[in-house]
Amino acid sequence: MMSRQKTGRPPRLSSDTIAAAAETIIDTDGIEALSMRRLARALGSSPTAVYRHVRGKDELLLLLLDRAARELRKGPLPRDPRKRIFGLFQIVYDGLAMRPWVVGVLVKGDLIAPSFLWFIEEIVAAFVAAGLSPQRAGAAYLVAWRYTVGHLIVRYETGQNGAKLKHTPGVLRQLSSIDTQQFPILAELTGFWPAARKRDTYREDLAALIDGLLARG
Amino acid sequence: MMSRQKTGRPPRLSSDTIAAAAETIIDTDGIEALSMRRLARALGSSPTAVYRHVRGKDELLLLLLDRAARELRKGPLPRDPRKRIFGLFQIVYDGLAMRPWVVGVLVKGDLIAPSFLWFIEEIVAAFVAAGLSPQRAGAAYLVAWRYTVGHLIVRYETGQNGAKLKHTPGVLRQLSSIDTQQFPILAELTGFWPAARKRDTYREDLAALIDGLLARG
DNA sequence: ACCTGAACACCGTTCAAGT
DNA sequence: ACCTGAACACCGTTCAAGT
Repeated sequence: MMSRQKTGRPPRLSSDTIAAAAETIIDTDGIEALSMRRLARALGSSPTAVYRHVRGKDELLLLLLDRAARELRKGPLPRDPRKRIFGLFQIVYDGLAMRPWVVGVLVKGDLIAPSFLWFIEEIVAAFVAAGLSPQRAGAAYLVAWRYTVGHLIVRYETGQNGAKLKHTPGVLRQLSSIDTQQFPILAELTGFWPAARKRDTYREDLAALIDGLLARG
Repeated sequence: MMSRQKTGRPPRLSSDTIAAAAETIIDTDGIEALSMRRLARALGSSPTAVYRHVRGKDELLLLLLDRAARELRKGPLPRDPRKRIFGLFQIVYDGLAMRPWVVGVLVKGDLIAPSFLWFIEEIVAAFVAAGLSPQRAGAAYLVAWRYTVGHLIVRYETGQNGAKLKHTPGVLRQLSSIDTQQFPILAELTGFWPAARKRDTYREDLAALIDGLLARG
């Protein structure tokens, strides 16, 4: 048998180099700056060459999602179910807070990186260990996940990464510059909103949610 | 004094007709189909004419946000603080569930339609009436709002309106078609996830969250 | 005063052709 | 086998010119 000869042009691009280039674009200028054409420019190739390695922008994003999921590493976790739940969500929250654009991809099309499955399994198991039925535990996981998504998205969009709006019509105002005359309760909270935006209350608010979920049994 | 004469061409477009046309595009083909050029086509005008009435796409979206906010109408509400909180969030949830794209606009740039302020005031007041300090009440409102955002976004994106992904790389799978061999707890929940997606659990899950928040005091 | 046309600087994607 | 060029059907936005 003859040894297999390599034929044709040697590849210059690979899905790994493509994904890496995409990640530096995202890290530099945000997810909205990632385009197939700009990616190609960064790789020094034609836009169309990228399509040999990735079927489209969709697939590229999911590839990036999978790479992000692989970086979530499970450290040592508390044995106590309640504390374990917090620890698990904290891992995901911290991982996603670093790459908040992932949330947008993750949320589409009920897709799941298998790299995420151990997390769901562990969470649901911890809820069961805390006394919920499997069904209730699954439901509890979904609620907490939705809360996490909401927190990450609001945090991302109102943060410095958030898309700034250039034109705001006269009808709309910033929450900070509101006429609180007719709103007695909100008037007492001037200065509270900017402060609330600074502190990250994910963990303590998650505690309230989880305790509510465990209490309903 | 001479009576003011109208001068120049009579306007054919107005921000009202523009907003209305934009809304029918969104209702027909979704928010991602809304472009200045398509809007102009629908109005029978040149793309550039729209810019006489609206400073850009940003401003158009915020205009639509304000129009949506105006449609949220406060009906009669329970006097009991806890029930009142549920009622208020239900109004917002129902209103936004009909126009889920609003969430994306709302979440950007901590903007607030004054038409939304009565809602925030009422919510915070109800939390205070339920025994929280104004600060705690403000924080509680923020958590519940984030939960609502998460619920609406996940619901929108995984619903039939959700952007379908054409290409999925081999590494990724649908949650429904998972090898549950190595995940004993998840294996027990086959069939649970699709069912969970069908039922809208917003209200009952909000109850768990609110009770958790009230319990922490 | 209001609207148009042409132009600039972009998109994602396909397909025939080149090396 | 891999990559390029040209092309198609789009974007948001600006600015000089027309009615």
